[in-house]
Amino acid sequence: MGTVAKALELLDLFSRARPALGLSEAARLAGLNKATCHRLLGELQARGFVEQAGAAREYRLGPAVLRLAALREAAVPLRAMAQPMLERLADETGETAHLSALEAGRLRMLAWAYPAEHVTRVMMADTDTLLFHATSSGLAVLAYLPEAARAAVLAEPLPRLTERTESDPDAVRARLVEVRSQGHAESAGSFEAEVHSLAVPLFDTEGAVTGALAVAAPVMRMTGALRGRIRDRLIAAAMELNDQGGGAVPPDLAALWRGAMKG
Amino acid sequence: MGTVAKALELLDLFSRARPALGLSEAARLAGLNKATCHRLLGELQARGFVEQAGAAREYRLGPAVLRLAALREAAVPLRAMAQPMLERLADETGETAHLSALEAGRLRMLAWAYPAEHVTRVMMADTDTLLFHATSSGLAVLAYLPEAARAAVLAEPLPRLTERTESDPDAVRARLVEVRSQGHAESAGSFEAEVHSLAVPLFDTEGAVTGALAVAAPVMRMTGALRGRIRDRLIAAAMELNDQGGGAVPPDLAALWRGAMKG
DNA sequence: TCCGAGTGGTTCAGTATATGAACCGATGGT
DNA sequence: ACCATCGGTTCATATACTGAACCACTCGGA
Repeated sequence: MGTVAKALELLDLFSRARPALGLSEAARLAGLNKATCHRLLGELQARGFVEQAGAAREYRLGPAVLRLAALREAAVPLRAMAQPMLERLADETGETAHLSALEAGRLRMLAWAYPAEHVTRVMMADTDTLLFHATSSGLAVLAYLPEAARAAVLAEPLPRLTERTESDPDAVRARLVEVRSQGHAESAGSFEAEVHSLAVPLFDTEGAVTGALAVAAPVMRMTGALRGRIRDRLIAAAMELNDQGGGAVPPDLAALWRGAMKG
Repeated sequence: MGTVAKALELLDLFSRARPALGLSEAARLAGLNKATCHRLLGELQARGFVEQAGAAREYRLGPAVLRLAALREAAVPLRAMAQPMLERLADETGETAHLSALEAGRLRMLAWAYPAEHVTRVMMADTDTLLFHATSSGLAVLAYLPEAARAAVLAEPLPRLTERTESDPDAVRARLVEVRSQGHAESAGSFEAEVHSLAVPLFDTEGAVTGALAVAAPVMRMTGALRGRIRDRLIAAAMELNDQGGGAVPPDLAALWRGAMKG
């Protein structure tokens, strides 16, 4: 593995649950020698990507990431556009709405909004990476990925997270055909046992999938009526988002969506 | 220089003015061999720090920086706290307010807010790095930096940006004594000829300077009354920000500020 | 139509650069 | 007093990085 990849992997160790970590801890988690880890962290620190805080000299993410994120938002304002839309989706459906983006072959949580309505709701803050085969967002993305990328994903082992998780690649492929014919993806209890969710894919200007928009509800609340409302709102939001953000929806999917909105 | 440093430097090539760049262009700007640059960008891409967009295969910042920025904000909510405060400052003073943070030995723009009031105002969007000797924010930070770091900054050449820029290290040191005795820094026309600004330093939980809060006005609008109002609002905002964010203001400075607020 | 000057991207020998075991001194618990 | 941590450093070893030269392609003249 390249040195740069190791350094960047170090940045991936941080999470909401673990906002700061010590040198030895980082080395252990990343599987690096302590000296190597120290040098890498040093280089990251020199550029402001991490900083050392407190008496324990723990490392945490630095201000450089904020600056870069602001630049990314200036170049590709997906997040800024999506946040109000997520709030609206959460409001209209009464369930948790979230946005994920394809990042280095993984599907990762980018933003989310909770409904005011219910006391119980699906929480998103602790979810980092969404598995392709076990989530509606993952299926939505996977269905519209180029075959090569799809094959790469399905070549990996597909862990069974719950007893309802589909772990056979061919069965997943069958689900993808379904997704493409419906224009949206659905998954019930395959990621978390009590969660039922619907998702639609998002595209960039070249028509490549970039992520997914989804709404997740507790299984026990997911009635037929709610399913329909979520699907409609989701498609409307995705059309708007793809439109505003210059996303090029594949013609057949666009046709499906238009049909769904009329019916 | 380490490989990682080179890769991170590559990320610094992006700016609002240059949101995307080609391979050759990046190599040229970073002073790297094209092959090396390609490999580094490849590693950054594999982790989602950059992505290739469009038919021209230009590179731009990727979604990974958004995720990391969200984590940084969760750990150190400086920006979230500061933004509303900046808006208020801009509103109360009628001038541009901005926040900068110390990052790898440089002082960089993090956030800003414009006043609704005036048609002419100081623009911040294109300013990236603030020079220590030529800006009020820089002086405010420099005054409270540990001597070693301060010496390092003053050992570098101090470019004269305007005819009012102080480029003699000793003269700058004299200004810093002034800053420390006043509790805020001021600079008129030393960064941009038509800009007059005031700034106060911000601190972390260990009492180390982390950045500055500043208000900048066109020189021709900066009357004595406005100066006084800006200074008061700035100090009030800094006290609040340091307080909320757990920043430990050095005792003598805290005393100065309290005195200024009473008088 | 051909040419030259740009692209983005790849190869591979040579060497600069990263690596990791062993080592500090400090701290904290038993 | 001991042991097990911690963050950080050293230096001989060898691995992973470098860069000149090379593709194939596109574009705008001449």
